This record gives sequence, C-alpha cells and structure tokens, in this order.
Amino acid sequence: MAKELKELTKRSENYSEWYNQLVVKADLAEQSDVRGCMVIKPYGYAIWEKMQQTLDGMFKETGVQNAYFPLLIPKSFLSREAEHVEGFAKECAVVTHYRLKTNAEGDGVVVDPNARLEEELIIRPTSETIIWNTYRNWIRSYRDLPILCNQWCNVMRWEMRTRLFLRTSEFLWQEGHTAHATKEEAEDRAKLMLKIYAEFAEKYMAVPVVQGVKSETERFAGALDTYTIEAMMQDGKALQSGTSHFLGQNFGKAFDVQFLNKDNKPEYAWATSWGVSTRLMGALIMTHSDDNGLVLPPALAPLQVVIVPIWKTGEQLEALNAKAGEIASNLKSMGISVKYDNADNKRPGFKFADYELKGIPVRLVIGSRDLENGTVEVMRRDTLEKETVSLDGIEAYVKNLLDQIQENIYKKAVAFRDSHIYECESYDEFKEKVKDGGFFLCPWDGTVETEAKIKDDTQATIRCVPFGVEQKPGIDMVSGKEAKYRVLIAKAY
RNA sequence: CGGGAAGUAGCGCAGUUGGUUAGCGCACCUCGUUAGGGACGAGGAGGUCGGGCGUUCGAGUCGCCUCUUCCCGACCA
Repeated sequence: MAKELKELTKRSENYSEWYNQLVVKADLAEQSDVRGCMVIKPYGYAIWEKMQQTLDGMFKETGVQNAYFPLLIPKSFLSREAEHVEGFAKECAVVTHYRLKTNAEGDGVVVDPNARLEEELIIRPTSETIIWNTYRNWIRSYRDLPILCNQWCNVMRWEMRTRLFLRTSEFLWQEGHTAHATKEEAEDRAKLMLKIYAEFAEKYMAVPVVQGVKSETERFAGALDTYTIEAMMQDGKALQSGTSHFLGQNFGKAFDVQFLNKDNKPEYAWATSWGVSTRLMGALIMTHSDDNGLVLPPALAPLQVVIVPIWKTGEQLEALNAKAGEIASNLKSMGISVKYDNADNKRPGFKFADYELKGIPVRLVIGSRDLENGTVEVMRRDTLEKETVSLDGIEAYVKNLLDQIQENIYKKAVAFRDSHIYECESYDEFKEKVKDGGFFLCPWDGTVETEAKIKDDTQATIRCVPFGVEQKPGIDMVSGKEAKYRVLIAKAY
C-alpha cells in the first residue's frame, strides 16, 4: 500500500505530472506559499551547489572574477536602453514604499502612505543596467579593460505561469557582465562563454546540447546577438539551458561608458552578458530521470555511493559496520562521496527505493552472507543492474563504475536526442510530426512573418540557427522563398 | 488578463435531500514482532471544514461577497 502512494506517475502517461512529482518526492524543491516562488530543499540545493562550484571554476580559468551588485535598481535605469525596458517592463516587481505602520482600523500593518519613494525601485530581473551604471565609474582608459565580472544572485521576473525550476518568479542564477575595448574581443567572449556552458552541460551534466544563435525575435532584449544552448527533454521539447549575449555598444551608450583608446580617441565600451539559472536543474532532471526517480550524473551527485548493510543480530551489524566503514573511508580518500546508512528505523527495501528516487549513482548492499563470501552487491542507478562482486578491489571497481555511468547516461541522452532530430522541408509533414516533439532542421527564409506563422500554427519556435550544421541551400517550407538559414525548430519550455 | 476546476489533519481524498461528537488512506508518535526490494499488529496524537456576511431551531453542506491555488491559453530563461 505504501508503495503505491510513493510511486511516481509514469513518464509516458503524463510528463508534466511526472516531473512535478519527481521534484517534490525526490526532495529537491517545493512550491512556496509565496506566489510563483519556490523553496529549494537541502538536497536540491546540494546539487545546485555542485553545479555552482564547477561552473565557477570554469569561469575563473578564463579570468572571470566574482562581484556583487544591488538587488534594487532605480526605475529610470531600466528605461535607458529602449529594447531592454520593453523586454522586461511587463514582468518587474516594483518597490514603492519604505515603511509600514500599524493599522489604525484593525489588526496587522498597512503601508504607510507617507513613506512613498520619490523614485520607485525595481527588483532586478537582470542586472545589465545597474552594472553598466557602475562600470561608468570604473572605466577611463583602454587599460582598464577588459572587465570580467560575474555575480551569483537571485533575480525576480513576475511570470504569469510558473513551474518548479523551469520558470519561477524568483530564481537563482549567475550573470556575467563583461566590458571590452573592441568589438572582436566582446564577440569572442560571448562565444567563449557559450562554449563553456556547452562543455559544462555535456561533460558534467551529461546533457547534450545544440549550440547556435537566436533569431532576431528570440534575442535577449538589448542584444545584437544571442547565443544559446538548447537541450532536448525526454518528451521531445527543447529547453533553453543557457544564453550568452553580444550586446554591442548598446549599454555603453545608454550609460555613457566611454574610454580613451590607444589613439586617445573616446569610444564606447563593448559589452557581453551571459547566464545560466536553476533552470539547469530542470534540464538535469528531465534529461536522465526515469519512472523510479532521479538519475544523477556522478559528476554532480552530492552523494555518489550509498552503502546499505543487512543484518539480523547486533554482532552481525558490528562486523558489517567494521567492513563497510573501511570501504567508505577508502572511497572517501579517493575523492568519492559515500554514505553508510545503517539506520535501524528504516528497512532495507525502503532505503533501496528511497536512494533510487534520489538518484544516487551507485548502491552497495552488504549482508552477513556477503561477509562470509567476501562479496558485495553493486547496483548502478542508470540501468538498475545488480552484480555481486568481490570485496577485493571494490574501491577501484566503484570508481570505474562511476565513470562508466557518467559516460553511459550521456551516450543514452545523445542517442535519444539524435533519434528525434528530423530534417524536414515540407510544411505539412512538419506540422504533423512536430506534435510529437523533437528537433526539426528546416530551411528558413529569415523573415519574421514566417517565424510567426510557424508559431501560430504549431506552437513551435525557431530555437536557433545551429552551429556546425551544413547550411545547404533550400526553399523555405512556409513562404516558398529561398532559404537563408537552416534552423532548429521545436516546441520549447 | 480570458476560459475551466478546486479549497475539509502534514499529504491525498470522502462527507447523501442541511441533522448529534466531521471520517478514510498515507505520513507521524509509543510498544512489540521483523529486516536481501517501499514490513506487520496493537495503541495514540493531530481539524476554528480558506475568510467574511447572510438564510435557518440547526451550515462542511444553501445564498452572496472575497481570498488563494491548480489546469488550458496569451507572455517568458
């Protein structure tokens, strides 16, 4: 009975519900009582922390430094860049007052009408404006450049509809903001950061991504070019997992950030910004997980190995404690995170199911029988295969297995994605097939009209002009005009 | 902001044409037996039925108002 209640909805039955249940039951996060916001629970946060540490290290290798800028932005800053304000204005939370007072006509507190701010403050939806307002004071000469700052912070966007990790009103992210003396250097930086995101997704998250550049309509508000990584979820929908923007001199001009170049001529600084968010958690969950729960890549699992003892008597437990403790400490000295779970208030079956739900990559089960035989049962989460192996050299076996799991889930995700990428040149065929999800490589004439029609007809959008895809000539499947690009089209989260 | 649905214990729900002390499953606590795939038995704790006003001898149930949440759209990372 207990089993039925804890079981997840099957992925194939209702993908959204499966995802929601998984997030809650695996103890990653829950819906907050505060509108559209999310509580990230310790286990979910531990995974986020692993991502953070890894990414942060990769950023620093390219010379990026961390900094921190204010949460509140004067309203006027936002309107300095025309496209930027248009993109974000409709989802900004605004601070209008700075004081409450006790309610004269009843319980509680009310906003003190006398405490209205002269200029309202907005809660950052992104920080380009306040950062470029600050950069103005930091930049005088080409010798001050480049500036390569990143901040880890929260932002707020008042979304109409929210989903755990994928779209919440408040979310955690990193936003990098760089200033450069030349256009080329800024463009290179925007591309470099995209490369880093792609490497992180594939190497650590084991999530294959398509890299590319966004169409004009899908571009970041205020950018000249938006580069993106797009991942495919198991329902065939695309998830934009990270973006890197070449901002040109838009923000330099809007915030009057000028420097003297080598020729002693004033010039506006060139900008990039790039970010990934807790949405990556959604990508991680939806790429690998199955009907038994989460499947975590060993590279990001907060706990890589769990050891479960099985015993009847106190003496047996003592013997198991000794052996398992030895294995655990050996594994730890190899840099592997291990938990030895000899709690006696949960039965083994419960522990098995629970650690599977949480996606722990490797489980070792050791009982008195094994101790006599010098063996241990090893289960890998990705395939759920069990094997009984010798206790001799178990540490090396586990280390190797973790590497294999990391590789296997990546290969599996690549195979899934590749089998759901279709080349398509007929609009009728496209409309029919896109209902079931997948990525579609199609010729596009480059016009906004065609793009809008595809979206109206099918809800699918042009995700990007992918890099590394042969740009062979073709005919736009909607307009019948000559195609300018071969684009990736998909329904997206 | 349009169109649907729902608010009863931590979670999931039942509650008949209005009628005594508001139930059930899971989870939780205690004791015991158990332990190689989500244990079993016995006992126990937990509720101003989202809020307000009204109708009535009597409201979880009927009426009006209000708040919130979820789903489908439009918008978005």
